[in-house]
Amino acid sequence: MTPELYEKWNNLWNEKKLFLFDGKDTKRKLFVIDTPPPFTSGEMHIGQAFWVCYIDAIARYMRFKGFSVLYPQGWDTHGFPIELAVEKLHGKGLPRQEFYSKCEEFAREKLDLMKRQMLGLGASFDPGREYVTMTKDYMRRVQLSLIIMNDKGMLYRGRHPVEWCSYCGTSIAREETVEKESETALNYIDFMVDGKPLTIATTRPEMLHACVALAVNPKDDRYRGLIGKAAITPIFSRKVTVIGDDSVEKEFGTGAEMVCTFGDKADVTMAYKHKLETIDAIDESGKLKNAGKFTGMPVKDARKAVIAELQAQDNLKKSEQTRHTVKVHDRCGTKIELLSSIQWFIRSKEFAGKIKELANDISWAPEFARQRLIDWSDFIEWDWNISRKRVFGTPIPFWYCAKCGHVVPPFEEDLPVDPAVDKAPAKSCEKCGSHEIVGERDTCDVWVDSSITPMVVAGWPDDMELFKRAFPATMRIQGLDIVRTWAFYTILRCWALADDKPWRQLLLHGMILDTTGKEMHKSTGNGVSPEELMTKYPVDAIRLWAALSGGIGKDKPFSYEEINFANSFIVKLTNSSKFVKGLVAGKDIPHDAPHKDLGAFDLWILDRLNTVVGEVEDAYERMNLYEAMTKLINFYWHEFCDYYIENVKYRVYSKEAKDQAGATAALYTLRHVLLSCLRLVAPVMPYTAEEINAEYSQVSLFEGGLPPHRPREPGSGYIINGVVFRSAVMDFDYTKVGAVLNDIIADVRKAKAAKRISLNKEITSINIKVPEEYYTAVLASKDEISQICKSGSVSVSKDREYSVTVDV
RNA sequence: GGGCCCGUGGUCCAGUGGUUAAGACGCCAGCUUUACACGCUAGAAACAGGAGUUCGAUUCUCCUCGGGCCCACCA
Repeated sequence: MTPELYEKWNNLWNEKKLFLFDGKDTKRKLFVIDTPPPFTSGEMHIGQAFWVCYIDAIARYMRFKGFSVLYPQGWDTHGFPIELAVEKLHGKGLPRQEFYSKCEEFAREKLDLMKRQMLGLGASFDPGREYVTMTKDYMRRVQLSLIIMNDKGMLYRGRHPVEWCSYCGTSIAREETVEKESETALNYIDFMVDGKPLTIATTRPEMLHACVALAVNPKDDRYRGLIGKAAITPIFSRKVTVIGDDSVEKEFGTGAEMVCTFGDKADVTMAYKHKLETIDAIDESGKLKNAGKFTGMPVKDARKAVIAELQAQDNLKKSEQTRHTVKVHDRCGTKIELLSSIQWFIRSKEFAGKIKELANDISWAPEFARQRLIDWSDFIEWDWNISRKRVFGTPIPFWYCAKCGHVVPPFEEDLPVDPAVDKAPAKSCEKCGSHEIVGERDTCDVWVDSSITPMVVAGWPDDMELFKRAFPATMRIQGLDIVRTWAFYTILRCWALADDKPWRQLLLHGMILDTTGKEMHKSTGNGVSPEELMTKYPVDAIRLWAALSGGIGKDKPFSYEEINFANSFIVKLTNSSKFVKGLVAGKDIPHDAPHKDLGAFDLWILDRLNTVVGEVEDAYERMNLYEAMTKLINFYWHEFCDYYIENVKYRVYSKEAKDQAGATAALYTLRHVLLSCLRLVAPVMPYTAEEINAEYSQVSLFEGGLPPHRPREPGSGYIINGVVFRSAVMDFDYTKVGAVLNDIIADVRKAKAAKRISLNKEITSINIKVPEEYYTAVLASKDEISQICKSGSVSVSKDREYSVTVDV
């Protein structure tokens, strides 16, 4: 299919406004889809191509079913990676406004690129329903959502240890960290307890100044007696207490450790648990604080200096190399420090129960994904830190009193605001009267932006009429890998704002891995780019590949063999349709089935079609595109093409007048099966289906619906070649008769193959023995068998065992 | 250490308390058959291992082994 054809059908669909959502249409039932807004930092990747194809097929199917489908597409534009990219392009140090504009420009450029690529895959989202997180309109909604949450007391500003990246100069959330293994020294240091030395082991001697306790395991006989006693820190000579804590492992180091604020998270936990005092150890630029003569030293330098000092004082017993993992910032690779600072938080820990409740009210596919969210909810330790010391983000829309910390929200009509530059909405603090009202300079974590998408797509807060109908969304599709972030935060925020679950159904997809089953990474260069696939394969082949990529929620290696297979089905469909078209062209074929002229094979394939329509629809209903397409392909290729078409060729080629009724019946059936199958594949392969359909109809496939599926009526009797059968008498139906007849033909083919003669070759006779119940039906189809198998004579007799013999 | 998922022909991937365990890629043997050799016909080839529940297990339970993901810890 040429690019012009894609253009042609896209234009037609656009002209007819087939994919636009009409919010005023209250007659049809709504189907609302919440799709992931891709992060606009580069090209579309294969995983995105996968879900775009997948969800688009579902959207098209639902339109077929008569739903009014609200299928928008958004773009997640804010974020640190774009700031990094812009810094790379334009250097550091641009003024805030200019820097923001450059980021905007960059994001817009990538957004346009990705949108082109998505549309290139045939995505049928409604362009009028697009949202972009960096627009004023979107930020207004985000800010409003925060004001509401603040009013509800779900937002607070507080001092709290946060994971901090000193390179980026910002706090980050737990999910922005990755683990990295590295080599470091484990140092054995002496503390004095009761005038005797107690050796502890630490990898962070530079934290010594913030040491607030020593900890040992209370079950450790060596140290049990020391619990509660005072210890003196070396260098700083601070008096600290020895505490007992189960988290201390007897086997590690010496079995004794120092507790600092905040060396690592275990320290924080212990500090809370044992109500220890805290000492700010490190400042925001990664330099030591409150550390006497070491104050102001970067961590690395301080480590050396402290070690040197300990050595000088003969307090360093030994130092051994060890491997350990540290948390680093996923964007820049800098080691994360914990430090206490003033941040904005959304209360989440206390709502874990509510989130679990909502999660149980949502249907999850696959079901096991629900457990991931529940596990995560159970593990929340801290509230959600939403402030980022970045520029390219939605400003946190608050001012606060520098004296008492009272939060001053903006007026709703002023949104969006940027408190970093805008004038405060109040001159003085209503709580303490202070005139020092300060605008917040921090921006929001990007998940704050994206955690209200189901509300935004439903029109919140402007079109509340629509919102009432379109929220909760019918479904969201998203990656299994971001359940604990996007899904979690969306459930939390939508519940806080709208008091409901965000969607009725969640469809979680896995990752597309490389051909060897490993994750695709830019650094390893094992990626497969959709752009490249699109130059090699028709769009429909990529879409069919996505549909055939196995069960939902499973990771799947990418495979060229599979996309080749998808492509070969498109070729098969195209070729077979050409064949049918060539036969029916210029013929007068009835619109309705010519019942009295239908032969056993016609009835068989029509019966099978009826069954397959039901099965495929059922699979679509369950969003199981794999099953839908597998069933359809097997039917179309191996039953319709390989058997039916071959079986009726002799009829449609016949020039004799007496055969014309049978020929017409066959042509009717050929056309009917083809056109029905087109409707079944159209959601997945819209271009191919539309192109073929256009040869028969002026009306777009997407203006119509699915082919009708009629439940079979038992006991109504059957007519084959003028012979009437009743199912009450014989336990069979068209499908069973067809299967027997096809078996006979297959056996003749086998016999020919065994004798190494061409299938086309005339043979003398076929002798068929069939059990009683099939005798009449087979006998009635004698002539057809003879013609199809090119046999001089066919004899049919009853026997207990079925058998076919052939005389050449 | 905790949790979750998965082990089906050489490869990928369906499926089921009773099936001749589907299909695709690959392989082997044939076939110019008036749509298609990106085709057609035929063929070889699989339920990780063990125990249990059951009349019957590939399917349910447990264990072992193997693979993956997530979380926690790593002073």
